[in-house]
Amino acid sequence: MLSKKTKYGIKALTFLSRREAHRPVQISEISTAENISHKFLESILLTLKKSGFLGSKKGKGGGYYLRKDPKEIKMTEIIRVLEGPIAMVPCVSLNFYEKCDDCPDENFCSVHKLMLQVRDNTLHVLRNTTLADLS
Amino acid sequence: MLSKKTKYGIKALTFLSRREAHRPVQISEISTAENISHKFLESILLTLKKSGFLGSKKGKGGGYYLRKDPKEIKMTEIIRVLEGPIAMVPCVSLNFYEKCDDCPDENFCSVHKLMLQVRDNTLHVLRNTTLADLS
DNA sequence: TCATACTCTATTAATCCGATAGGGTAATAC
DNA sequence: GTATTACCCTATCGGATTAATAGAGTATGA
Repeated sequence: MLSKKTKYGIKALTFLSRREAHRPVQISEISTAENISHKFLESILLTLKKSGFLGSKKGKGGGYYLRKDPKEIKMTEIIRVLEGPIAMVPCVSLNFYEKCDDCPDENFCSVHKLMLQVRDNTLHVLRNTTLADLS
Repeated sequence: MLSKKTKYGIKALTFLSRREAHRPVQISEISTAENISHKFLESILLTLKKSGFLGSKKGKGGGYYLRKDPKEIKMTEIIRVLEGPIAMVPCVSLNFYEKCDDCPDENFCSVHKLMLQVRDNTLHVLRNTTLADLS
């Protein structure tokens, strides 16, 4: 299940991508338009800023703006920052790999085999979809 | 993230599918072989029984056994029973649909658009994989 | 210099997950 | 029959995570 954090993050990024580039948009405007708690969105945008997707400008007339071309932002990047692993099981995760406690050998694990396929298909979608495709 | 319930359930079903059909296997044997808590597995097998995947036999020499041919059991069915929705967002779920609180119109929601594609790809895998494929 | 808006830390309520405990009941072998 | 085996059911619990809130601090620009 996708967390609201990720959900809101994608919505906010989409919102920004429809705006004039590098023109700051206030948190309040986004939170009102997309029905997101102001404070919660605040923390999400902060994360996205630290990850390099967004820039910010303080003071009057300030706000957040996209730092990259929406065409250059793959959904995999966004989701990994906000949600964490894309795989449904740590043992098939590319960026967040972890061995299972049970399971002596992954090569003979039915769950591993299945989730590997699911991951590949999900990755295929997320890698080939950019923020621009969702606008 | 896949719950342990589902993970264990799939492992147990795979274990049973490798055994002679209709020959009861004790919970203890499965839990030992697959490193699963006995009691927890018990509740999972009970669910699978109520859903029609498994049959059980009480008393000495009893246990659980598969009621269907592994080739006839699609992964979608198993996961829907143990995990619930396959979709990552309720608004794109086929069997567990729910409207989002925010989001006035799904057709203009970027998250909806993206997760619809993810769901389609995931479903494709899970529908075309049977228990027999994982044995 | 004041208002604005970002930045950061801490706390909270609610929910879910994995696991455990213990007793009850039905069926089978002997 | 009766003891054993193993299914069946309910209740509970700690811990983790999530979504949200509160409040104070800081930088910026008009």
